[in-house]
Amino acid sequence: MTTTVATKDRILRAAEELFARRGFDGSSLRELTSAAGVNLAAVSYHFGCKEKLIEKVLRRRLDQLNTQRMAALDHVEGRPDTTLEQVLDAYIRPALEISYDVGGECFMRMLARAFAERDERLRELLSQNYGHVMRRFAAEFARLLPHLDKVELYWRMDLVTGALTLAMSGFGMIQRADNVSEQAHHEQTTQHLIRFAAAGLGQGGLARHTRQ
Amino acid sequence: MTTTVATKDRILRAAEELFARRGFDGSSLRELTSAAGVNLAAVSYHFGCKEKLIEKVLRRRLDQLNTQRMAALDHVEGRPDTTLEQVLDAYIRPALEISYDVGGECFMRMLARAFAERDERLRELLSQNYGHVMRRFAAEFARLLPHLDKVELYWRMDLVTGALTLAMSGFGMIQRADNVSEQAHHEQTTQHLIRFAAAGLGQGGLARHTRQ
DNA sequence: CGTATGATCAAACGATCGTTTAAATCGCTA
DNA sequence: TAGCGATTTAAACGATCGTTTGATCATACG
Repeated sequence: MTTTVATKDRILRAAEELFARRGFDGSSLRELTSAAGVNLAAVSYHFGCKEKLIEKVLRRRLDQLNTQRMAALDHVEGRPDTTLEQVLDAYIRPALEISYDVGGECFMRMLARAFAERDERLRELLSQNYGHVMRRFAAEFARLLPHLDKVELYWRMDLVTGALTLAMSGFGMIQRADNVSEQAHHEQTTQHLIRFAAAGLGQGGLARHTRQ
Repeated sequence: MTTTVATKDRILRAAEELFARRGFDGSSLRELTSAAGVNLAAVSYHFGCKEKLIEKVLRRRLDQLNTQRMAALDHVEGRPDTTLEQVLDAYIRPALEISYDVGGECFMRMLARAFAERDERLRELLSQNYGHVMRRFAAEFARLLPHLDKVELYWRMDLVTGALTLAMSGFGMIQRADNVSEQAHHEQTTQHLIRFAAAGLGQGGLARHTRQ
């Protein structure tokens, strides 16, 4: 039993890393199982087939991401004094935390790649399982940005999400300076992203501005 | 001779479409040549190998994109009355025009994928074709946004580029209403993107604002 | 201890991959 | 029209792919 969990987990970890580096089609089960230190047949045995493994890898992190986003949104949703930056914080911070997690940047690269490839597996998985989260955020953004019509809002959310996903996949250049702690750098990055997203989302309107 | 050109062009066209839909690794030469209506061996004969074909497909559009961006930048670069929106126009409009071209959206999807790509060869191709153009734009942005330090500027340019690339790859793109012409819709989209980019790039500073 | 059960293993399966080969065919000039 | 280089073709190559198989190992229970 404990052996089973160890094998499955080693496969998932190696898959996350390899999929991010080579893509789904570019990763062979032989290279994957070799990196994980397990037998080739272990993937079929524990996950059924390669396609099911891909889904499992995606779903594991997406569940974590959406759970944390919903929890964060719970604290600000519908309140009269909620600011745009607070909602964006609930949207961005959980994603950034995942990207800082072990293997998390691999997942974010995988996600960015799947976005760019318009991967059908991901699109279906996203819309089927996580659509309600995006709708909650959209409703909250709409409440705070009443001057935007629905189409305009959704469009800007797509732009913001695309920018953030690519940013968190690590293609960006920003690096932590030696004189700031890792913790402080994470917080700086979060604030950078929030301000960027707030500017892009709310631009053109009379949106209330934050004090920072 | 004319037969050669026709065959090579049919391969390039089919490749652009298939690569965008299935990815590089997910596209087989058999499916590709079948869609192009040419013999399987034609790829090896005209391009050498699959990798060379990929490079050719990328390079064809990148040359066009960068030529047009440079030409547009020539008209505003270094002038005392240049606005941020004008520079962004030179940056965004050529890309949008390509995305509206036949097969252009496919190329943009390939480009978006290349952003998330870890493959060093693809990244080198991009930096070779993009590098000097991006530096020219960066210098011009820096001139118009003197309150931003270099790191901050590059960071925001990455975010903007990521958002635009994904947007132009058609992921969740805004739809044209029935009562506006295609031409007008393109212009509206261009202005939307420029305003979004300007807000993200210049936010937080005392950047001069456009008259709309 | 004997044996069921789940997990791992080496080996092989058929399918498909990118690439190569050599013959057939085309377009053109002498 | 004969000849020749350029192009296209069908067929095959070896390699690698995802998946399956049946034997072997480990462990828990009567």
